[in-house]
Amino acid sequence: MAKTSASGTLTRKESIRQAAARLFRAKGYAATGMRDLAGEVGVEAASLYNHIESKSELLREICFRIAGEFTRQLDQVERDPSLDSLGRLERVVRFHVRMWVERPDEVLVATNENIHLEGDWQESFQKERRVYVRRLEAVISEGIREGLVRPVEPYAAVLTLMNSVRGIEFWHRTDKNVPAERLEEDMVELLIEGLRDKI
Amino acid sequence: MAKTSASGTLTRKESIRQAAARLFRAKGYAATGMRDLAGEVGVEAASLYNHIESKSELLREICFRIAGEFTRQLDQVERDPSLDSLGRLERVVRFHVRMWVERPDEVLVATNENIHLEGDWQESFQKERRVYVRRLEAVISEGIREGLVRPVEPYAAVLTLMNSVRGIEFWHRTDKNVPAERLEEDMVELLIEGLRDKI
DNA sequence: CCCGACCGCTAACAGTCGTTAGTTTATTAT
DNA sequence: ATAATAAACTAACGACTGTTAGCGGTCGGG
Repeated sequence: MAKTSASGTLTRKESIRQAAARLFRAKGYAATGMRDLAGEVGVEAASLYNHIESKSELLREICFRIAGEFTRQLDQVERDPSLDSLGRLERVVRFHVRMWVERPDEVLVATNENIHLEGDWQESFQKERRVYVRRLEAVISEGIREGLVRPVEPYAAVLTLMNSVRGIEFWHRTDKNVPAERLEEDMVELLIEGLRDKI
Repeated sequence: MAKTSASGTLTRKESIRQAAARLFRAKGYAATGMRDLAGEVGVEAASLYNHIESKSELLREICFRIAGEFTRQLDQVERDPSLDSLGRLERVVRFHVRMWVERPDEVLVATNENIHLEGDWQESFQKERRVYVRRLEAVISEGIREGLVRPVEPYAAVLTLMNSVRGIEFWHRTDKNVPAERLEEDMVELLIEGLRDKI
């Protein structure tokens, strides 16, 4: 049988990962049973083990794949010489919004369920997150030095930036009246220009 | 024995609730066992049932107590005639920051673990949240009409306001270098005035 | 045409879950 | 001091957990 099945269809393992992300998001990692997951895939629980090693492997793969994508994107933005620090921050915010809009299952699992990673994996995940935060702090500090960014505690600004987009979770659950593009534009505008209307 | 034990000490039930909030936050509701909780309280698991009805009752009480406090505070802010809409929003943001700073366990459980509320309780919790969002949207719409608030989609603004403070969770976990007051001032300033430094 | 790999199945494991029953200890009021 | 009550304990329940063993069928490649 073809291993990686080109064109459209996914590997069996990849479709299991997707179902896992959906369930981990909806019910939480600990409350999701292998029998639930199997049902979603259309198979018996034991059959999953022909494709995966364990439940925790699924969580690990979801978390680290997402972490890697955020890190890689920050690499790009940091290197781009056409951007000033405020432009870099805007790009980062837009990337966060798009990830939350387009891939809510994986992003939410990586954000909320990483506490269930086992021992060393949890440590290394949180370390990767801390490094990401530090790098963003550096961008903000540079912006402050240049007079482009309001002089606030960089750490406070990073926390605000990274978390403000988490509301998109609720947008997915209820109101899609507001289109994704409007959401992105408004969130970027709010974070960069603020709530107050400057005449 | 005194039922409500005045002065300083807590009811047994209240101390169980506190331990539950701490554990539910740290390990998640589903991954927290009654034996874990009992150990934290210093008692056998079965003994807990002399004070509580069930595990789910604990979650319910934590979630609805917090929801009630947010709702009550919004009542107050809405009624205060000395505030314009931007002032109301500032007060709301400050309240959110303080709740996340001072009572992280309960607030985080109410925010993250409410999906484990049973049936009707979950519905009514999420309904209360939606009502809260609508009322905040109304404040923002009014601010836009008056020209005080930047004309954005009110829903997008509410999501941003309510979620930006969630970063405080990580502040608790790692860096207390930045003092709480600075965190509050900077988050308020960022949300109201924006990242961009206006000369 | 058959071999082996892939992948589904059933059955079962050891452990943990929330919770109940029944009993004993500690504390308080009379 | 004694009766009453609150709250701890031990033991156990049935259900459910992630995972393994082993069997059977269904393919593509030789």
